[in-house]
Amino acid sequence: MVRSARQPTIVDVARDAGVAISTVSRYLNGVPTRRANRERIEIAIEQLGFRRNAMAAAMKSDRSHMIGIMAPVLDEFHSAVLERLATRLRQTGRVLVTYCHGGDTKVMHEIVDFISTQRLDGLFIAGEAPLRDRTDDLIRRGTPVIFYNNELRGLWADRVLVDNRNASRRAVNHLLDLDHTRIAIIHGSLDASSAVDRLAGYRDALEAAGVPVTSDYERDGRWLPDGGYHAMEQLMSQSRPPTALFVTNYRMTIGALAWIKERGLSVPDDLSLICFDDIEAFPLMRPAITVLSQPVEAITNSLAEMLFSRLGDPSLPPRAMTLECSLILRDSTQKLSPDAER
Amino acid sequence: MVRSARQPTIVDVARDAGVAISTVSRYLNGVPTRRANRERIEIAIEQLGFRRNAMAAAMKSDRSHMIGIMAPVLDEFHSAVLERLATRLRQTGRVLVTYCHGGDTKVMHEIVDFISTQRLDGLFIAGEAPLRDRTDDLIRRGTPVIFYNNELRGLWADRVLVDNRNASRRAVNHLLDLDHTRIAIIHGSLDASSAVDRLAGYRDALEAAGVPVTSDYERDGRWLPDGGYHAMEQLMSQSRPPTALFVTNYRMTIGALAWIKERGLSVPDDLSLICFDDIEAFPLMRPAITVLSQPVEAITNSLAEMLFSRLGDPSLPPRAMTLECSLILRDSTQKLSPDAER
DNA sequence: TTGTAGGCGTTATCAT
DNA sequence: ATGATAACGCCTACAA
Repeated sequence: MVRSARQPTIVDVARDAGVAISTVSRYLNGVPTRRANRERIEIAIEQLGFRRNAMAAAMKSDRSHMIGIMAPVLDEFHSAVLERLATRLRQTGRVLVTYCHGGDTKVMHEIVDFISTQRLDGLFIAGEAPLRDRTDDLIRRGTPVIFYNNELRGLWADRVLVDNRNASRRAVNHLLDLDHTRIAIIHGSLDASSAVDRLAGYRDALEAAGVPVTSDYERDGRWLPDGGYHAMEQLMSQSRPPTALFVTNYRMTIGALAWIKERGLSVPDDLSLICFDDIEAFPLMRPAITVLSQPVEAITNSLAEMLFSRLGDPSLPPRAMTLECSLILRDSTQKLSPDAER
Repeated sequence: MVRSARQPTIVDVARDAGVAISTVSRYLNGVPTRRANRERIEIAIEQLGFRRNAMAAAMKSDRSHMIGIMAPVLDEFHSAVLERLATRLRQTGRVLVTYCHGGDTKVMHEIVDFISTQRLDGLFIAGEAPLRDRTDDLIRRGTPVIFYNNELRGLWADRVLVDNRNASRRAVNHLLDLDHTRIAIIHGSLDASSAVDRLAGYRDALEAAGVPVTSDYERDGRWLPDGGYHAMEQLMSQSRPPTALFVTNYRMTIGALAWIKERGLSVPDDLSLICFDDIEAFPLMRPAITVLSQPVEAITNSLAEMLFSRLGDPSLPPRAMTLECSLILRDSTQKLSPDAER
């Protein structure tokens, strides 16, 4: 099973079919062709087992039909986006190339360098602060870049985001409605706009309700399970621990739940919990977790549409699309019991 | 921000640096170059913002440095594999292209056709029965294909698998050790070797223990949450429902748990549960779910190594690598209570 | 070590 | 609608 000597080319097809190379090329690209020729070409292709070489076509036409996506990790959110994008793009004859940087700045830079070598037709990026400069370079070179999840403020580029601030406000308002006032937040790394916005929404809600905002109730969980776990430890060891908790992604929630389980705390009796992102397992937990769910489907569709329209007209001014999250009430939040120390 | 007129090429660099094109090419490929030339080339590259065009290089050298991966969906398992592979491949200057078929035969075929156009250097495939013929064609064309997750029996190709049969045997033995005899299985679609093997391991264990194997306790959940849910419904509505349950992937487990939650059944009091695949949330459920965990890291490493060695020597005979799963005991299984109807 | 020239498989531009 | 032919950007003999 040795690599076959050479794959048949369009030249072989032309010769076999007794037509010109350009006729074959046109046939392959769907340009109308005289019927007799078309049939002979089809036979030749079939016999030779010819498959057009996408790379040669790409080189000539300066369109690789490859789209990249760059994410820190493939967690449930990013892989859901990835799966849908891959499917959608394939339907348009494009291919999705995946890059993961694991949050490492050096790797991010390497990847951008790598990418500019690749001549992708477009790129989706989950925005990360260290990406600002390099990305700018990519864009200037002419690669359409579309950001999602986080925006790089001030960067003149397309983006699809959720209204993190408003969603967080709603989550915290829900807790306030249940009479909680000692509400803590475990937020992500503040170099991400989504972390900043979610924190801002949390503060908005407290301020609007006249509840004092204090750093005692704000902890950075760096988006990671481990960070969520440690944040819990610190939050709950205070003299006046929170009675309610807002965790701004699902991975930190995993960590927080691990801590809760370890200490035998009861949710929602001891602590009301609400978190950002919904995953399949959350409705099945005891208690089922109340969440802010991101509209993954809509995000993906918007990303795809935005890409297509930019591919169609590169001179379009950058557009921002903002989508709303939905608050899904389940069993992890409850009214503050009246006898709780206020 | 219009697409720049033209990207600088190796020719521009050569002109600017005052050296020959081939000198630049050699420099780019790490061939020793006279120092003075090297410096001038570096300056020219810097000034022009030159980036070598990977596609032109690929076409010339007949190596695209692109590796594909084809999976039905990006669930926790496949996306974990994907993430690690993408990282590992990037370290060797390669790129990972993702294809998802959602289990649709027609789409699978389209993708294989699509792929043979792409001139990938290699391809990882989560084996699926309908892929047999088309894949064979790809392999014969010279694309190294490495299967994982499911094997296509009789296909002469590399593969990395886990010992599904043995793992399942251990899971069921664990239940038998706890005195269960009415042990049910929810298995995946039997056109997948992993489903067949897991079912076989289940039967092995029962037979070895002298427990009768009955189709009353075997249900097909088609790998899906929904399938798990309905399988539960059927299994538990029997006159002698099982006292223990083995679910052969995590998605069907999700469905089974949904049914359990809905009916207010208690695990492990009413039903012991063990399942294939571990996910972040399982240790946090109440009860924490006992699982067979797949060695994702080892699987990925093996896939990568197998690819590299095949790239190095295409004439190598196909190899199969089989890895063991680990049984992680948590709280979802317990000894059958003596008063339970036997 | 360096330069020259031909070719990889396609598309695009011309006439025809 | 078709055919001949010049690119596309890079690599690689081969000769210097």
